[in-house]
Amino acid sequence: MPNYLKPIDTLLHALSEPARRAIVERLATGPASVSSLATVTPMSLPAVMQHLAILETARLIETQKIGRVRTVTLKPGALKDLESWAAAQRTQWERKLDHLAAYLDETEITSKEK
Amino acid sequence: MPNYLKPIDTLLHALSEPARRAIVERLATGPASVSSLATVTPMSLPAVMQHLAILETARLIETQKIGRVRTVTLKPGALKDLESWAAAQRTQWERKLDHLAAYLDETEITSKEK
DNA sequence: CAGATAGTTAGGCATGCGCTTAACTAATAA
DNA sequence: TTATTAGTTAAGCGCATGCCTAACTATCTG
Repeated sequence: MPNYLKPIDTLLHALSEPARRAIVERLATGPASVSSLATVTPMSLPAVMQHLAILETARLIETQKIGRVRTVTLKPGALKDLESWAAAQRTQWERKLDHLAAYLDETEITSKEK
Repeated sequence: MPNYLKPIDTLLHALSEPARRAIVERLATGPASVSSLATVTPMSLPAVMQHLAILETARLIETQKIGRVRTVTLKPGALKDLESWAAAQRTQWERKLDHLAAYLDETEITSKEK
């Protein structure tokens, strides 16, 4: 897990933690303060802050401090990036499958290994 | 990271590791043997096997052993699940944003907190 | 058969990660 | 001003994770 270079690395790392995913799912229903997020999960407030820092570097959230309360907001762009990555892998695979099927249709050979 | 209950947990955990993501991206181009996957990454073969075990429990891959070579295949269904989860969070958020915009249009108030 | 090839299992090491408590700052309320 | 509320920073603990080497099994090849 060291030195994350690409955005998709930080993104997936951020979302791999159940606690952080819970925060994201909560934020999908609307913005929230740091302490209100802490009451949702059975975690101390500093733990929540550490998760927020990771979510922020992954560009999944944005925070803004007004007075003494920091409001956390979801940024849907990162989720879109995740969808794009998954779709890219999947479509590439499915295109491959189509070609393979066409090839097998042509040749009628079922046990063909390179 | 303990006791993963839901599929999305195992899925995101599996994909959070750069090495495993590299394997998935390689498999998107077509099936591969275990040892051929090991030559792609600067890793020992046992390490690759451990990653494959995790990818398999996350239903991201399928393996089949013929003779002494085990062929690893990508299963696009899990990727589809990932897309669905991300899309669900994103659309929920965007729907919320639309409502908020409509509300602000109506009331012309910009600093309104619950 | 002997040797090479492909994979598997076991054990152990080092580092990273999530979490906690404690101490501190800054803003609001009484 | 004092007390409370909201957040921040620092330090440290324990466990999980990723990786390795070594030893072993099973399949092919000459």
